[in-house]
Amino acid sequence: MNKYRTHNCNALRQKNVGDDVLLSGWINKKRDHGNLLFIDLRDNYGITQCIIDKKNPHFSELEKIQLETVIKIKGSVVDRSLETINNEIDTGEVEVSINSYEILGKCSELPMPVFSDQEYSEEIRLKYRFLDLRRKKIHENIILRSKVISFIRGEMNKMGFLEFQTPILTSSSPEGARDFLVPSRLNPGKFYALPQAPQQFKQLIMVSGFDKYFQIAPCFRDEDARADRSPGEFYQLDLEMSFVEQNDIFDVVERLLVNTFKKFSNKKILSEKFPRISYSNALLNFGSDKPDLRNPLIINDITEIFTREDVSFDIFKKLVKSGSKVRCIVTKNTKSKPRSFFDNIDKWAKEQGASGLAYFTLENEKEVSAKGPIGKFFSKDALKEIMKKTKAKIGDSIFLACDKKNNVEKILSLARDKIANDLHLIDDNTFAFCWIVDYPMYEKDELSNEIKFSHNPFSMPQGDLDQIDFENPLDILAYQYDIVCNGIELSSGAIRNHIPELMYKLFSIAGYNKDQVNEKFSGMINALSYGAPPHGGIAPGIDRIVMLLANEKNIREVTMFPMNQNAQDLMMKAPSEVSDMQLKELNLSLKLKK
RNA sequence: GGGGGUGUAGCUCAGUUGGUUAGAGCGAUCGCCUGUCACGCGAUAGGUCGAGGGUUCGAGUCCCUUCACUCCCGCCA
Repeated sequence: MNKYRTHNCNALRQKNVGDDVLLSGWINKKRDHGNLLFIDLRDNYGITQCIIDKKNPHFSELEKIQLETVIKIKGSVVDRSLETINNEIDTGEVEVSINSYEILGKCSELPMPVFSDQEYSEEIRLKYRFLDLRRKKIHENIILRSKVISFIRGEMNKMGFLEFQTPILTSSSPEGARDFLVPSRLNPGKFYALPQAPQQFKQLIMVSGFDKYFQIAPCFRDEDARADRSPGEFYQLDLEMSFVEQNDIFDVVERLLVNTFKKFSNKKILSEKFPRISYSNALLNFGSDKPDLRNPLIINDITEIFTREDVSFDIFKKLVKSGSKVRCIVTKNTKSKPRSFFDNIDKWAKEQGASGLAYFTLENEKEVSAKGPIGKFFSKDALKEIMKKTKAKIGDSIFLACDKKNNVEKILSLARDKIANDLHLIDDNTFAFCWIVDYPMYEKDELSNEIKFSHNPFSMPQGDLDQIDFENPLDILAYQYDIVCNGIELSSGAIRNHIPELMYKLFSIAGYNKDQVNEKFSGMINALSYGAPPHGGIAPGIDRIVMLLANEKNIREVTMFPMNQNAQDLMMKAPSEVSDMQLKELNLSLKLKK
């Protein structure tokens, strides 16, 4: 016992009745009856109702005290009569009759209410984050985050992983996201970069012989924000293992994620053995490499249909001739949906920048016919062929898009979500994990037409290393994999390329000569030539895991002190200008754009 | 860099077809109230309608510009 409290605000029960107690906390709410005053005292653990009446000399002072003031209460625990028991709070069977009190921390007029179910603008929440964090929901989210991280540490330790820290000030690397740069005072004109991930370090840890490493690692990327992407910084469970194949990594991560999600959520896990979907199939069937597998809708390619004589939909036929694809989504048993259902989706697609979504519904007039604006363009045989290809039945509707491969994937991926939401096809009470595997090593930049790494340049290409066809780099697949859950990319990893000669070769295809590789990736390429073990790893995003577990749609709801969309910390006023002296020491001068 | 949404009291919002003095709830201040738990009742204060420009007899409302926040595209090995 200390001078502030004998119990926290969630401790008192009926067995404490008669005890003299000290409680300290925030005034959550007051209910003033004039001659009788209720004070809900709140701390991290809960709420205790305290009561004082007019006979007490402190009554009129407490009546006037501001909400969210921190006070210490001295009093005795009393029983509540049966009708006044509050089952909503753990301490609801008792209350504390106040004898005296002391103000520990005064509170000015509040810019936002703390005890309220109202939503507030992010601007005010972030500016007064210390108040916002007192509120129940987000307070619990942050506690959940702490518990999840602690649990993951325990699981990793149990599996024999060692936790290491890696440098925060490191070197800028040419691949990947934009770096945050830190000027060096001792090395004029040179810059550190904050790590986008401890990628090279964790590989060096493997080369150093530590076998299994993990870290709850801060990662810094200077890219624009999204709802599920903090600007600036985020955390990964970074892990790496030596002498492993892809399946070894999969086993570890599936076990870890299933254990974590089972412990912290009651939602069901669709498949504890995560299904594996190749990158190319993901793009074909879901239009995206982060498919939401709770959504039963599948995309089918029916480009061939539009080369038939008995199909007269000329707009699509012309586009197909010039290389466009036609793909479609079948919705089951939607023939009695009103016209507005279909038109809304078409209208929505146009708002998304597509040329719209054509549609028709299969009916059984004279065997089969198509109803809808474009139904008349299809012969009976063509419809039968479509039904065969898409497994569509009479009564189903078909939404079609025709465009270049990339565009048709993009719009149908969005349409898949949109239509499933409209039809309420997504079970919100489920986590659907999957692996996306077999990523291509390279892709072609659409603008410059240059070959570049499509994912991680340190990934190991698949297949017999002697047989790799370097002449057709776009056909090379990598041991590169992502985990997706409910349409959110949770992590990305790879079996690494630990063979320097192969590394030079692969980099040369992406336009880096040997000297450039030596220069830009010196730490690692050098290390690989001194006996590197085969190794691989992955890095699940901590923030996104907690976001899913907390059932939040926005990553800031599980981040204690996030920045806003413009990468500003409204509370700390970061970023900020610095003094001329500081700039001078760093040999920097500013040339601001007007 | 581009597109959508939002911006009215400290907070959350309403504000009709352009028309008198811009409203409500919460919060604040003052008063009444001894069993509430979103206590109740009464009163008072609180507004550059994000900013600037325009149209109009008249603009919170219509038009243009701009700023802020947010969602999305680009970007994110």
